[in-house]
Amino acid sequence: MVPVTEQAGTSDGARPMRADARRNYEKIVAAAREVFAERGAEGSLDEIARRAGVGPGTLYRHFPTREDLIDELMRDWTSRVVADSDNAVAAGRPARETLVRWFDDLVRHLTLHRGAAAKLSAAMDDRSSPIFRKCQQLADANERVVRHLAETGELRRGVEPRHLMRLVAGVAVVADAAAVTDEEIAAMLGIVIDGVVLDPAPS
Amino acid sequence: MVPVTEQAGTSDGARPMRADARRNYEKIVAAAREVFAERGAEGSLDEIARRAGVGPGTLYRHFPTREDLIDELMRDWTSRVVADSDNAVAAGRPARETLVRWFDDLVRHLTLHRGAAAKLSAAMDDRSSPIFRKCQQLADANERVVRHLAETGELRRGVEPRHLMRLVAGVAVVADAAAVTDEEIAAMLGIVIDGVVLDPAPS
DNA sequence: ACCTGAACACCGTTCAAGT
DNA sequence: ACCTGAACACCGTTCAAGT
Repeated sequence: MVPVTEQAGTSDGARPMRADARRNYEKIVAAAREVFAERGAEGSLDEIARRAGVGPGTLYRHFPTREDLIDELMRDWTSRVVADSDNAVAAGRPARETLVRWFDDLVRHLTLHRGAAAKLSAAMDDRSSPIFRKCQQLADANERVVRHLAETGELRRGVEPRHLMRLVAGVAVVADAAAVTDEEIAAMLGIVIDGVVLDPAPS
Repeated sequence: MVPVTEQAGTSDGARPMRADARRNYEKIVAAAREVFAERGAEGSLDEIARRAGVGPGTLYRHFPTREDLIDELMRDWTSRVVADSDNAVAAGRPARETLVRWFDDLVRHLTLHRGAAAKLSAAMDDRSSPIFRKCQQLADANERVVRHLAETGELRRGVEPRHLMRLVAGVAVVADAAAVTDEEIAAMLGIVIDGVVLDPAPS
């Protein structure tokens, strides 16, 4: 099955862009990476166009909505996260250990840009969002990990992968606040893990 | 102990406002209630001033920041939530049942206005925020409930009230998405509760 | 002491005019 | 086919002028 629907990237199935368009496209993406890194996922689009050295109209031509731009920036790490989930399953570690690593991975990626977790979390329920597909990929990756662990009988019955995904997204959103430390994030995820793993907690 | 620091309300310790100022103040609050109910906590301040029939400067005179306005709107229910926490402790129910009620209360209030949970969650770490005090009140209420249950020995050791507060705030933030049902919220809170309560879950 | 409303800066979005 | 940049609407914020 060939992914015909993916488009607008740099080298996949779509009809190639004109040279100048392609150059602008890449300058916009680079500028967006900068601005989002500095200001978060709500950074000014004007500022991005300015730094890319293009008119605002050019940005809109390539990325009709802010989400389309975020979607492009998510490309890199979405596939990385999916790969991580495969490894998590393949490693065959105990449920608790597997979840600690997997959730930590997930939160780390979701908090790469401030505000991104909130956007992702909202798009999970919005089929019309340009990043819905990416959300699905993440949710699917999570579902594979959780279902795998459920099959080994190490999880409580009735645990829905979807609820775990949302919970972890919630942790990522509150983790966006500057004052939340890695230890606190780990502690919060620990509570969630204790809530779904069957074996009694070490402490 | 008299709460001397509370101000800007309608009838407490502060020097009374001039009649016209007072009228405007109340018109602004009423308009804000409307707009926030319709558009969430990021609703337009211009729109609020317009509906209140005052100039934008008047709104700024009474509420220098958006948070100050939110703070005023939170007045009602903050005290209600605190009272709920007192009842939760006094009722002396089993830990699981107590937490189910308490967390449900908390999330229900935090999601009253869209976007409010996110603001609250951010302000928890920001002493300079006008709503920091209210956040503290909520966090304190939660701490009383959790500490009480911890003393009865029904909770796992090492559970920090602060982490639970953040987790519940996270649930509230993701619950802001329209598509999240009450059942899903209950399920997510259920996982968190399973993560902190000692007795084996019914299922 | 309080209010008004004009003014400014900034942003998202559109579109006619260009090449 | 693609780009530019002016134009518009909207918003938050400030402040001089009024009463």
